[in-house]
Amino acid sequence: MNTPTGTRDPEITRERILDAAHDLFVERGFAAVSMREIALRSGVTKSLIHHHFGHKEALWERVKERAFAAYAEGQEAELRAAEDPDADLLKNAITRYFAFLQANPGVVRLFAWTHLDEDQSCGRLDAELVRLGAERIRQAQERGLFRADVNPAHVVTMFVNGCTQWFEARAHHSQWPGVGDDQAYLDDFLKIFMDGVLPPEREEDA
Amino acid sequence: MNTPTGTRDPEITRERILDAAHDLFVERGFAAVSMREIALRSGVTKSLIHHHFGHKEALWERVKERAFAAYAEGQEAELRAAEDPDADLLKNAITRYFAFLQANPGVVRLFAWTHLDEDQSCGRLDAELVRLGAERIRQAQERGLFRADVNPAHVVTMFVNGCTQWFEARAHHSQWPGVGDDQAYLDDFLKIFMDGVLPPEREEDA
DNA sequence: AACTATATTGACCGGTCGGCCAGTTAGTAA
DNA sequence: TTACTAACTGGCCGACCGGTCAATATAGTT
Repeated sequence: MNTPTGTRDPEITRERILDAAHDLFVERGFAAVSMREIALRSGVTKSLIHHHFGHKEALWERVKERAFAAYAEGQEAELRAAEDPDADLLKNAITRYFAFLQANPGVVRLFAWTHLDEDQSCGRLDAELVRLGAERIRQAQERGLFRADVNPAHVVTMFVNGCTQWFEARAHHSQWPGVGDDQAYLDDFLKIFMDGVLPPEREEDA
Repeated sequence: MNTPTGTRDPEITRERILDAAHDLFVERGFAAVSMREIALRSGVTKSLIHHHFGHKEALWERVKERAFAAYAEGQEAELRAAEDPDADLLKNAITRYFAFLQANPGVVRLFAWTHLDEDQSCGRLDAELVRLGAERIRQAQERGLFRADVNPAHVVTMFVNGCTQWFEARAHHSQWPGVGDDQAYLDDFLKIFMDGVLPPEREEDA
């Protein structure tokens, strides 16, 4: 850290500041990070950060905005790549989402900080994602591939919650007896979840 | 707030301080709360807090310790009250846990702050709870009531995660299209989860 | 070469932070 | 009464906080 840009390009400078701020905020949260630390890490002066972003709060907003935009963009690309909703597609979507969170622990922490702020800015960006995912589920329901008595949006929410909280509370349930590693949990999660969304075989209907 | 104890009972004073610190820490997190605020809210001097608890960090630890102990104690009482593990018992356990988190949003936030700290102290207290719950699941598996091809500890983890994250990310998915209220989510969660843990009807085994 | 716009700096501001400490008050036991 | 202990107070400390501002440096324009 603290490698001055040399260049006088404001775009590059802003990116350097955002990168440093991102890392620090994700690691320790908004309140525990000082502008001086961000300045030091990004190799610019504190005053320059104020020049480019104004207040500390505004910088935090920009950091979140950028991170969530990148997140939503990447997830949407993955989602659109897939076609023809069926059970395997859902299974793959969950597996990929789980792997994404596994590879990007910063995203999980950013969500957690944002939720504690009761900040709703992240929900606006992926609302379209959820809408699209729920639509796919609904199509599968119409074809009789999934049970029709559940809200498609809840199916999406349920698997997102299951994946997110696994990584968010990792330090917590790593202390629980019998809990396995990422892969073992994902396997069991998929067994229960995927069988749970199948249509009931033939018990009663009314 | 700021009603001086009058009494000179250190036990009462400590409780007052812990109560005030609890509320503030849960609401805004460790870094964003000052000793002065805690002093004001609890009606004692800042110096007195240092006298009783030492550093700010030590106070935070005590707050968490006390809250998690109360949590674990309450949950264990609920768990031990129930007998004879079967599907309805699990369903009731989930419903009660969900209702508990709904009624105690502070617990959810406390868990979230603790996870972000990567603090493992909360996991030690409820490890016994999870062990007990997993044991019940295992018994149900042996009786053929639940599928036997999943780790019982994962069954517990999965429903805890599903409930916790629902409340933690409430502000987030309240912005998602089609997502319903607490009861609607719980209903769908139970449908999928409870059917998912049943033994597979008769498809293939090997 | 002069001018302009802005990126960038360093010094500085009032305020708040966590923590310390000398002193006061009030119970308690000899 | 006296002596001791611990609860409790108010004032102070140096460090650090976010933010401002006047001055400087540099790239681009005329």
